[in-house]
Amino acid sequence: MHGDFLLGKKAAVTGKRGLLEDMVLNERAQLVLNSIIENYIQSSEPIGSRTLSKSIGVTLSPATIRNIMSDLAELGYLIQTHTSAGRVPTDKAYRFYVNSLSTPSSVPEQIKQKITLVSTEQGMQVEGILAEAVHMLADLTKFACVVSTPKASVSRLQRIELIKISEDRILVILVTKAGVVRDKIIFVKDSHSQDFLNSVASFLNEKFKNHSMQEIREKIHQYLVDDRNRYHDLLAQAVRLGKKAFELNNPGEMLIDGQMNLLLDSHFHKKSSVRSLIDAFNQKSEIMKILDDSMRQKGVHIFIGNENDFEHLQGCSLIMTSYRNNKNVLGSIGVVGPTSMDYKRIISMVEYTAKILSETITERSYD
Amino acid sequence: MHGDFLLGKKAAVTGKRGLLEDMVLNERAQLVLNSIIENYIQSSEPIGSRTLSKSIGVTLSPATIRNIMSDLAELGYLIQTHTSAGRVPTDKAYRFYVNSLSTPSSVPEQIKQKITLVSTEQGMQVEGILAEAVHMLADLTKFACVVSTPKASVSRLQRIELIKISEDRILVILVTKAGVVRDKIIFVKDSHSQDFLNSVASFLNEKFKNHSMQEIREKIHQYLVDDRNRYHDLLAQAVRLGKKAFELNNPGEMLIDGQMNLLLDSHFHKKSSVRSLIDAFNQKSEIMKILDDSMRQKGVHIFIGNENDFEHLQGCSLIMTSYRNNKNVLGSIGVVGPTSMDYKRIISMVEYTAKILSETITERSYD
DNA sequence: ATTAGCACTACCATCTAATGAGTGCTAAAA
DNA sequence: TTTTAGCACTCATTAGATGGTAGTGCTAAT
Repeated sequence: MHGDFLLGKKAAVTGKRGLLEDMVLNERAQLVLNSIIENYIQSSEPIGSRTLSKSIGVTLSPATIRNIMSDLAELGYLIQTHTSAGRVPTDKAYRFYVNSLSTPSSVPEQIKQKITLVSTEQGMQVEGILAEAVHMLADLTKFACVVSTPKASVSRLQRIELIKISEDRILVILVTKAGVVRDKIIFVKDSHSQDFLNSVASFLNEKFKNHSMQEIREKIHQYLVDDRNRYHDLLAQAVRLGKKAFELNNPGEMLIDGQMNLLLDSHFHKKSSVRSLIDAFNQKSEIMKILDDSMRQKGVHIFIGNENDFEHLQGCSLIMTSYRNNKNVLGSIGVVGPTSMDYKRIISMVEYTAKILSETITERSYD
Repeated sequence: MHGDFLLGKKAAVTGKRGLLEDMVLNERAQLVLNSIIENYIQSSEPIGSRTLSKSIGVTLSPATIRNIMSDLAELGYLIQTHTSAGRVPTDKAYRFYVNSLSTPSSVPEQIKQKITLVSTEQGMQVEGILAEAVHMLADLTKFACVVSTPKASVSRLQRIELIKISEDRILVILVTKAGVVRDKIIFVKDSHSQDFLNSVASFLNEKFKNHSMQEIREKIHQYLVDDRNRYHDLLAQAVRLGKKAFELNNPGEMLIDGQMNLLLDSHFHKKSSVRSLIDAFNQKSEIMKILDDSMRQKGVHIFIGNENDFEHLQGCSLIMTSYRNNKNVLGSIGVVGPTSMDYKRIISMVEYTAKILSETITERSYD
C-alpha cells in the first residue's frame, strides 16, 4: 500500500517533468490543452484522443496525444467522467485558457449594431437603459445576464426636492448626476408647510449639490454633532430632514434577465444544479457581491466555477465588467453561464455592451 | 365507410343521452369528472377506472366508471394519450371544473401571515411593494407570477415638478395619487429659467391636480386648439410643456417573478413547450394584454389553455385579478401555471394577495 | 342499468448482447 | 529518447427481447 503510494507520486513527478518547463506547460501541452478546451466548448462532449488528433493542426498520433492528456490529467487540467470516456476540462483548465487569451476577439458587425440599439430611444431613463442593455445581452449570449444599478453612495447629487404629501409624510426626490431619480417617503413628527420645505430643499441643494451621497451623510453628521447649529432653526430642520432624506435604505438593486436561457442550456439539464441555480438567483445577495467586486477593478473580470466560493454557482462562470459615466464608475454588468461557455465571444460582447452602455449613460448624465 | 361514420355519430348521441340532462352533465357524470380532475391535479398522471373507483366516494365498479368515462371522452372532456392509458382532463374539463367551484376555499393561516408580510416595510414605494408581492406569490405558488404597474392613464395627478437639467433638457417628475413617482426627460428648443419652470409647475399643479392623466391630456388638447390662449405667455408655455410632460410614452410596465419555477414543473419538461414559454415571457406584450383585460372586470379571471388565443401559452392557465386603492383600479396581478394546477388553492392565494396588496397601496396613497 | 369477465393494447422496467469510443500499457520504430 | 502501432480492456450506450402492469373495450350475465 505504502509502496504503491510512493510509486504513484513518483510517476506523477515524471509526468510533470515531461510537460513542465520552468513550472509552465510546454508549448505542445498548451496546444493540446487549448485544443481540447475549444473542442469541448463547441461540442460539450468529452474529447477523445482520436478526435483531437484529427482536429488539431499539428500531426500527432492519438497515442502521443493520449500520453499528453494523461499527464495533463495528472496535473489537474482534465478529468474523465468514467474510465473509458474522453476527457473534459477542469476549472483549472478554463482558468489557463482564459489567461492565455491575449487579443480580445472583435464583435461581429451585426451584433454590434444590435447592441448599439440600446442607446437609441430618447426619453428613456437610466434604469430603462440598463434593463434594455441586460435584456439585449441575454438575448445575444443566450445566457443569464445581470446588471447592478448605480450605487447610491458613489452617485453625486444633482438636486433634491421635498414634496409635502400629508401632515406627517414627505416625498423626497433625489436626482443624481448620473441621471438616476430616486424617491422615497419620510415620516416626520411635526408638520411643515410646503414653503418651508422649499426653503429646506434649496438650502440642501445649495450646500450639497455635486457632493456624493457618502460625503453628504458625513457632513450632515458633522452638523448634527456641532452644538452651535441647534439654535439656527432652518439649519437645524434642514439637517434633521436631510439626515432622513439621505439615509441609505435601498441596498442597491440588480436587474436579471435571461435566467430561462440557462435552464435550456444542455449543461444544466441535471435537476440538482437547476435547483441550485434558481436559489442563487433568488437570493440575489451573493451575485450582487460579485458585481460589486468587479466594480472596483478595471477591465473584464472572470470568475470560473469554484473560484467564486459560492456553492450555488458551481459549474457556472461569471463574466463581469463595470460601466461608468465620464466621472464615475457606476455599476457593473455581466453574464452568468456554464463554465464551458465560449469565453472569447462572450467576453467581447460584455465588453462592447459595457462600452455602449457607458457612452449612452454619459450622454444622459448631468455632468 | 359511410355507414361506419353514421354509426359512430349515432353512438355518440346515445352516449350523450346517458349523461346529459337538459344539455347539462348529470350528477353522476359531474361527480366522476370532478373526481378525475382532482386526482389528476394531485398526481399529474392519467387516471384509470380502477383508481377512480377506489378514490371516489360512491361505490361504482370500474366497469361502470369506464362507461361514463368513455362518454365523457366523447363529449370532449377527457382524452387518452394512447389506447391503453388512463384518461386526462381537457381544457374543456378544467373550464367545467372551475365554473363549478362555488365556495372559494380559504387560505391557510400560515400562508396568510406570509402574504401579509408584503405590507410591513415602511419606506417602500409602490413599485417595491409590487415587486415584493409578486415575488411572494411566486414563492408560495411555485409558478410564475406577473403584476402590472399602475396604469398611467387612470392614475390621477398628485403633483408635477419641473427641474431644469441643462439648457435644453427638463426633468419632469409626476407623482400620482396612488403614490407612484414617474420621471422623464423632455427636450425643449428654448431655454427656461428654473423660476419660470416653477411658475409653470405650480400653474399645472393648480389646474390639474386630482385629474386623471387621460383627462389632463384631453384638457391640454383643448387649450391647444383654443386660439385665444396663444397670447397668454405663461399659459401658452405651460400648455406646451405640459403636453410633452403628460405625453404617455411608457407603455405600462409588468413585473415577472418565478419564471424558473415553471421550468422545474413536471408538466413543462418537454423541450418544445419550454421554448414556447420563454418566448411568451420575452415578448411581454401578450401577457400584458391579458393583464389589462382582467383589470376591466371585477373578481378573479381565469384563462385556461387554449382559451387565451395566444399559442405560446398552450398548456398554461392564467389566474388574474385586479388590485386597487380606495379610488381606482390600478392594475392586476396573477399566476401563470400549467392547466393542471390546483385551482382552488391558487385562486384563493391570488385573491388574498390582491386584497392585501390593495390595502397596502391604499394606505400609501395620497387620497 | 350495472357489473364481472375476458381479450387486447401499450407502456415500462429489466435484462441481455452487441457496439463502439475511449483508455493504458507495451514493444517496436524513428 | 520520443513517437507510434497494436492489443487488451473498460464502460456507456443502444437495440432487442421479455414479463409485468395498468389500462381499455366489449360482451354476457346479473
